Amino acid sequence: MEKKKYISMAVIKRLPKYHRYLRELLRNDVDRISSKELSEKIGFTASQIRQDLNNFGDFGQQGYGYNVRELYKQIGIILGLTKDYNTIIIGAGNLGQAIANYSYFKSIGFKLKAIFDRNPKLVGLKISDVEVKDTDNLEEFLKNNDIDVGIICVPKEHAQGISEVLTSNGVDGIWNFAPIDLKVPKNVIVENVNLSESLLTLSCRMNDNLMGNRRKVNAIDEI
Amino acid sequence: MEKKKYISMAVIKRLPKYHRYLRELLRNDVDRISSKELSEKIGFTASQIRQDLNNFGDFGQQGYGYNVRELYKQIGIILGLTKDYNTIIIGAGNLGQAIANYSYFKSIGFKLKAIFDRNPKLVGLKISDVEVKDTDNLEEFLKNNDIDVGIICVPKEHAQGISEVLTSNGVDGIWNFAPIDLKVPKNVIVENVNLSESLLTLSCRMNDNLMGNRRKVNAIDEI
DNA sequence: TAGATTGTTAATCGATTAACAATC
DNA sequence: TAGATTGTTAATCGATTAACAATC
Repeated sequence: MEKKKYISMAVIKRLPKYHRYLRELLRNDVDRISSKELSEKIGFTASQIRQDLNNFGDFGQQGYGYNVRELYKQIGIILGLTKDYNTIIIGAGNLGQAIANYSYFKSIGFKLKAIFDRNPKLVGLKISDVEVKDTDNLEEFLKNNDIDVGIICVPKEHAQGISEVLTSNGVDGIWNFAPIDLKVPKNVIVENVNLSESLLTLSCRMNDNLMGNRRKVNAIDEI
Repeated sequence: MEKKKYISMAVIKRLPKYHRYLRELLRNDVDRISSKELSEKIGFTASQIRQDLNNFGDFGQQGYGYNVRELYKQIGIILGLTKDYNTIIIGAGNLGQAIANYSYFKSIGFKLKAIFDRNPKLVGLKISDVEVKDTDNLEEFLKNNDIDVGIICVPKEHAQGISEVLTSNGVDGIWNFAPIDLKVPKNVIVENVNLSESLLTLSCRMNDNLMGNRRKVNAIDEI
């Protein structure tokens, strides 16, 4: 007999937040927490917290709550933090450099193996101890190294092409910063960070708010 | 008589994508499009597209479809692109600089008025034609200038403090890159770009996928 | 034991999809 | 007019919340 549970994207998207709040609790030497207390901190309902955590097994104990250290560890495992990912960045512009220097990213197991750029002025530079290579050598590099994740920081015109080079050479995760919807084989995971969309959302919500009705729009004016 | 419609966050989050695909169509001189054709490009169902667009008024025409130029313009208005926002960046590290140099951001009406940083080595530098000022002068600057939006690119320890200075001096939109949930007055709109959460989501989804079951988890092993 | 709090089922809410009459 | 396609209502699906028996 076999029991499988589908984990919905809604739940997956909440896990990093649980992880962050639990780390905070650990840092403050909190040993245990109830769904109710966690609810007050994190802003999800206690009911939702119990539902979410129950997707993964029984972490809690009736009458007691959850053991913070244990729960933090388990969510870390679910998030894949026990694994390392060999990672490269393609595009060494401002954003690529910012990400290369972003230390959290290394701390959770993303090992930066190389950075690529087309610009001859950047090739040869060291960013965060990693040398910038010419994008012409990307395919060869992928064939000789076991790379798991590619971070796409190139202009949108080149993003689809780069993603094809990546996915046809064994990369199965893409962190995509180009404002475009990549077409990839279905076994490849793409996580988008779309700054344009985020900014437009801010603009829309501010506007909406300024109309005096948060999330409300006058479809027809008062007669 | 008055008719009001609440626009759900689910709809708002899709609007930037409509905007992007419509711009693409315009660039390719497409005059009109049906919900069915748009569905094939954008990946939402035709039914959802019609539902979404209908929140804002009747843009379509039976038997014809939607006028691309008109629809693009209207969605631009809903997204607030007809307005300008006086904007400042706080934190001139890698990320702050990347954003300052991000031209799209200017093109949709976010006017960069100043950049602030605590680091004396950065103060006085020009980034994207805008001078970096000392964060000590932030409050005074806000009192003398009508700033709508603050972009927070400081380390998470300082983010809440900065957000309080911003919101108590008239800023009503925050684009927050610090990996923390800001507490703000309820009339203030916060749009988060949480790179840590995005990366953990990637890691989680890859892991999930690697178990052979996309979005499926073995809760109990086969007996 | 009594009190607390989970795990889990049932109820509710909201978002997506289907269907089709209205109409261009 | 006939064909196409919207606008909109109804049906379905999925996610969130409520409730409470199980149990630590």
